[in-house]
Amino acid sequence: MHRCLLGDVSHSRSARKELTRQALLDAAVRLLADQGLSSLSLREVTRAAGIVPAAFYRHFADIGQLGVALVEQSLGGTRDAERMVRIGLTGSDELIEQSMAVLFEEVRRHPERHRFVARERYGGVAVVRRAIEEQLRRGADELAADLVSGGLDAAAYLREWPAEDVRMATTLFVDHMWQTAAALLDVVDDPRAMAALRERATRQLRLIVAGCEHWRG
Amino acid sequence: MHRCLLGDVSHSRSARKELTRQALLDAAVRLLADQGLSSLSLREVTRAAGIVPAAFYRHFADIGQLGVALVEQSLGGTRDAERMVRIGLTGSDELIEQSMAVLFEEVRRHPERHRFVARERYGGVAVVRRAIEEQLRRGADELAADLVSGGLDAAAYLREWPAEDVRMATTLFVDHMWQTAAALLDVVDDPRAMAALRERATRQLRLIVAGCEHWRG
DNA sequence: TGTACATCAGTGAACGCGCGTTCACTGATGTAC
DNA sequence: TGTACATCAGTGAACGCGCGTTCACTGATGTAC
Repeated sequence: MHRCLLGDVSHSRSARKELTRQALLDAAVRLLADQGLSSLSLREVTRAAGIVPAAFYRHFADIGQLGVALVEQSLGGTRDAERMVRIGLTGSDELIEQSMAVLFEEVRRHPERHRFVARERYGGVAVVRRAIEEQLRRGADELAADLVSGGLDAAAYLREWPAEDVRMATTLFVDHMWQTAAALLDVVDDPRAMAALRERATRQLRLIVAGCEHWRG
Repeated sequence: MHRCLLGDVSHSRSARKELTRQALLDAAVRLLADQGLSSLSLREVTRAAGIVPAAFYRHFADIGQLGVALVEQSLGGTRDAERMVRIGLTGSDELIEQSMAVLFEEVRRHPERHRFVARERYGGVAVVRRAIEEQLRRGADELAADLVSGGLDAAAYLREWPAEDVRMATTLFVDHMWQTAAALLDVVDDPRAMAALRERATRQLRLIVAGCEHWRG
């Protein structure tokens, strides 16, 4: 008998395969709330997703490949949202406020995804670690491109900087954002602690921007 | 027959117990080079340490408690070294250079320990995560105390700052140091990449200090 | 100092359990004619 | 359109294995007298 996960038989075979794949990713991210990827078992994931262990191999070669797919889904979305919010900004305080707002909103919407990323950034699965670094690098690159080529007047001085210095600064900015996301996960259910973290993290970004404005080679 | 790990029978019972304990910690840190604490098995550790699985319980209640001991050994040492090197410094460039030098030296001497800490900072074992945060908080507190009360002339202006702002800045500084340590682990066997990372991380610290010097509430 | 007893780090066997992977299979969906 | 065959997502049973924990034990070290 064919088992249909959503009780809907109107999908094509490939569409139903995609549903199962997403069910595996959703089950995994839920289970990863309280454990690392390298201690997540294939059987656990398939059990939570409602399929038989052997069926896992129709979707991923192993748990590591599932992790890579999870990284792309998790960081890709936030990276895009950060990029969107930068369109049309002109002041650096605006940049800081809006970037922080997007970060907090994304973490609020998908705390499990960000917990997973924070954990695996230096975690035990090399292929996942590399996928995360790649996404962070792209985030810093996009920020650099938007600041240098975009319409953010307050960052016009960056156009005079050597490319390496721009990367140095945007990497510090982006790293700090992710550090904040990671710290945020420990306080998501304490509004006062969240507000304090946001205030401090915002001031730290301002400190970084102030450093940029007074930077001498 | 009594099994003596180091072939030396001249120690007291408690001294030999301590040797076995350290052998467990050393074995664990070695095995943790390529896996997270939550997937490290008790049997694996005791096998590597040369004792029988059941003997583990003479030293730790479970793998989590071993992890906490490892955190204290790993971060305690580096924290002390950072504190020592700050004695007698007067300039902020000196502070940055010396702190970075200590960090790189500590990571060079004990890469496995720092890999473990980077991994478990947001890892799956809550009790270990808490032990790490405690050590980092102490690091930021000590830096704040040394800057405000110590003889570092270039940081004299910090005495005028509200305590919360000082913590904001020292936390950013210390977090960036540990972020650098974590990034360093991926390039320890590539001298060119290490030099590039050190150069960039140093400039990032200078950016942070420049931000402090021009900070307006 | 010598003796009798207590302590306790480490032993070795046993247990039940969940794991990853393999395999031949089923039967609904897809396709060629 | 109908029919015959191919595809392939998911099944269910089986395998050997390493795991954490328990237990009664051994015998060297420590201690009280």
